[in-house]
Amino acid sequence: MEEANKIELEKTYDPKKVEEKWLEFWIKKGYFQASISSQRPSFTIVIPPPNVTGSLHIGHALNNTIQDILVRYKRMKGFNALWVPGTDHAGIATQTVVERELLKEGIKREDLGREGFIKRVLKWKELYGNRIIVQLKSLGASCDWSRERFTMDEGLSIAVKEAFVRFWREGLIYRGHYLVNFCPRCDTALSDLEVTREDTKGRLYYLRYPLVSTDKNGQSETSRDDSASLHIIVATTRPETMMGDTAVAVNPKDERYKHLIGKEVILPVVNRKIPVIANESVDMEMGTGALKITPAHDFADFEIGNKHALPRVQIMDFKGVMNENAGIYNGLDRFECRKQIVEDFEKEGILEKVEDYSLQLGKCYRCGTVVEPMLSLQWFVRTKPLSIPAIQAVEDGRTRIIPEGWKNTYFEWMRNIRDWCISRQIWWGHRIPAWFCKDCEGITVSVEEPNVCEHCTSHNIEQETDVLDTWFSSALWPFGTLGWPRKTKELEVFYPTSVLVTSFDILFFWVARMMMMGLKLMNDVPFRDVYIHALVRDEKGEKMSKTKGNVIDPLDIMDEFGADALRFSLTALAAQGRDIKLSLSIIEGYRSFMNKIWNASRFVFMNLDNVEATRRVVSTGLNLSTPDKWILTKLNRTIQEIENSLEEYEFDKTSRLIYQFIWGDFCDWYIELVKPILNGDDLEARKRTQAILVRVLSSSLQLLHPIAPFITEEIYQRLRELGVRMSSTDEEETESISISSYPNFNKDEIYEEAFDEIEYIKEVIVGIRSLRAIVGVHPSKMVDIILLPDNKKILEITQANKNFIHSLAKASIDLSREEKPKKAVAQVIEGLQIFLPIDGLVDVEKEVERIKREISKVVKDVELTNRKLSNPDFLERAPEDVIEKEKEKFEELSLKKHKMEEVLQKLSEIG
RNA sequence: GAGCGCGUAGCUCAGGGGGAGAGCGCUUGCUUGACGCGCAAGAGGUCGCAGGUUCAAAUCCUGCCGCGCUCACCA
Repeated sequence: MEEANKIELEKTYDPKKVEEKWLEFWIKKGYFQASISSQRPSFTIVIPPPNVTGSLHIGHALNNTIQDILVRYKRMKGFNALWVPGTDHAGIATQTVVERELLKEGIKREDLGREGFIKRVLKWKELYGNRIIVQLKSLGASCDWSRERFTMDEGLSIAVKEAFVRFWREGLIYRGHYLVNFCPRCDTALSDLEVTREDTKGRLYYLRYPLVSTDKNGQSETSRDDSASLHIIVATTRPETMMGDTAVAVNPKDERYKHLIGKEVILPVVNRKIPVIANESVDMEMGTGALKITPAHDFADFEIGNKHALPRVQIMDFKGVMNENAGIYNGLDRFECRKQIVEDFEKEGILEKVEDYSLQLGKCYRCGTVVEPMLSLQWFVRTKPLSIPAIQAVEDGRTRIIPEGWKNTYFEWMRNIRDWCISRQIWWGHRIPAWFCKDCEGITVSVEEPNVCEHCTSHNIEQETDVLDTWFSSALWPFGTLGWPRKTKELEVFYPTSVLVTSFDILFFWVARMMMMGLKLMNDVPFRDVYIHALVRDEKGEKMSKTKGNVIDPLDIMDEFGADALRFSLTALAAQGRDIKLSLSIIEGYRSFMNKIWNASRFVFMNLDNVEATRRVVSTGLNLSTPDKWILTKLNRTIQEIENSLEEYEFDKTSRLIYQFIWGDFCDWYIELVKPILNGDDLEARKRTQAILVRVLSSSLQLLHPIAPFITEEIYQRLRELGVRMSSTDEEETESISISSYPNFNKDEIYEEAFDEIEYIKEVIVGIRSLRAIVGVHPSKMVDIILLPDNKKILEITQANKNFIHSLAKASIDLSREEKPKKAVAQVIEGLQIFLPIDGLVDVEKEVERIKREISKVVKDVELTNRKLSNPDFLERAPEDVIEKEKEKFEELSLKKHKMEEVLQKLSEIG
């Protein structure tokens, strides 16, 4: 007896014992650091930077699992793989969080002043900003942590300034007085994208604006007459804005109002005369067909106001409080004002009626406050010229969007793009590099802080207090992180990046803007592919949210089930174009899979009695058995399919393939087939089998590694202890599975014949097991089975694999009979009848039922096939091979039907 | 209003013009020398509905129904 190996695996896999260890190992060894001097092709991903304030949620887990799969796969494939990690300063979000924190101490940010507040935020970031990075690491993310970046770090700050300055000089950035979305709670302007529309129940108020009646002398007087012809009724959802009305617009084609165009109405409350104007855009069907125009507080009205040169009257301040232009309502909050005004108007007879109305209300996407369109001086990016190359790049495929369906969404948005308001009235962020001159009012824009105004050389200059939209800096991420605007080796080697992995909800916010910025500033697309993955929802398909209490916290999951189980679950569900409904039971299921792999390995370890036998894991030169050939064929086919699926971003398919191979092929069949050999006396055969076991196990681990890095590393390291090395000859490359080379498809390991043979034997075994179950034989009891093959070939195959049938079906096989036994239950498969003789113990009636059911199924198929074959059109038009196949099918099924009927006949005789 | 996606086994989902698939759940049997987070054998489906194209439709086309999402200044 040879020396028993000393490495034994525990009975159950415990992720807690291994994950942290390998994490540290990988990072310490620097396996994930990319090289700028490598000759190998590069593969680059930049992480969608999570908010520094953030904590890992399930969406991050999915997003980063997918990126990690790609990076680990490419790294193993020999690419110079770089995954750049980092975080985003998340202006409004972070400021809000810190402000809330301060408020607990009774401090407002104004109390600290700008500098003091920024210091406070930085302190906060130091304390909590690293949290999500630690969490990403624990997920197993194989980022190059030595290159971690932050959107507010020095390099990226320079990038932001540089981009701003260039855009300004080219006229791509301008400053102007426009109507913008303003959040009174966050106290800042927002871009269009930062406003979400929500279905809200509101009311439609009908207001009566008296006409100014003009007498023959041309003098006007106010009419208080209630008769219909003397006023216009306008409908509005926002009566409190009426003080800002500067016109009433009607459609010029509208017969009801035609005669009033050019006349004036008197605006209640403020008693201002405003004109009735004609505008095509007014919908006659809508409301009363007369539209109050409030250019300073409504986007559509702003447009109309411009066309007709109407004055803009602002009636509230940036906090949403009514100002002096609101007359008696001065000082009231906008919603209180609405209440009050409705009450007052009702009394005064100005309010004609009120209707329930549902509308899409714009709300701040950060805090949910109703957004107020406000007239203010802001900075904008002129997006049209930037969008054109960004559209072209996707049109001509320089950047691919996967799944393709999102292309349309991208185009749709890009083609209708509007200028981007980039200034924010907050403190936390990149301060706009523009200085105003107090003497000449000129603007100096510069990367370096200027001493003088570039227009009049005055020293009396002051920097803009606004900061930039966080997405402005995020848009520079793919090249800013690689050193831009410096001309770095990194940019040369790693730009354009290979793929961006993200979810569709930031397609416009981020992806589109990176495209525009990358093409403008780098003169090339920021990434070759954009892979858009699903949203993770709860098991009912609802969005996870803290308020609903249906969140699945990835940290809890990793703690309970291990990072690998979580990663595998997300991967298995990551089908393109479909949301992920995640539940605990799914994760439990894949935890079982991890345990299965563990135990398959445990089995292998237990059956390696000699290190020599396992040192080399190559299979060439061995006198392979049929099952060996079968599993190698299956392995190679799986390798090929996995590779395809990964290249196509079909991650669900990848995980299914691995799952099926490891569990369905390797564990359920190969290991079982091979057990007698391992327990047998044939030393050569045993050694050979051990080699194949190790070979298939290690390849499986490698295939699985990108999805489940921890368990695969753990088992791999244990194999190493035994002296097993992965196929690479380079000792360094075998230190860790994460840098070993990914299995390659090898056509020399495809054995068609052996493969088909085992597939057939599997059917025989299942057939026998089925008979055993029917008769109710105890699993441990051996049965006698009679096989009647149709032809010599089947006879040979069954004969050659008799011992496998014997061990897997617990059956002694008799192949020498020439006729059917008298009393037996039977199974018919292609080319073979399987009999299990009985002593009348079986429930004949039940068995007759079963056979009948099966016959009727076959009959149905036979008829269907026959119908096809007797259809002249089919024979004429269907392709040759289809007809051929159909004929074979017909033969086979007819034969089966015939045999089954015979079986039935025999059974009836017993009965 | 425009656009997109999805309706396949009880549940979650693959598949995608020529013999309906997986996992979970369910039923039955198992202290099988890797694993009960397991093994084996089963039951379970007019592939949303109606038309059309085709020799052939779960699969392609059209319409409808249901669910979801995105975009849009409709008072």
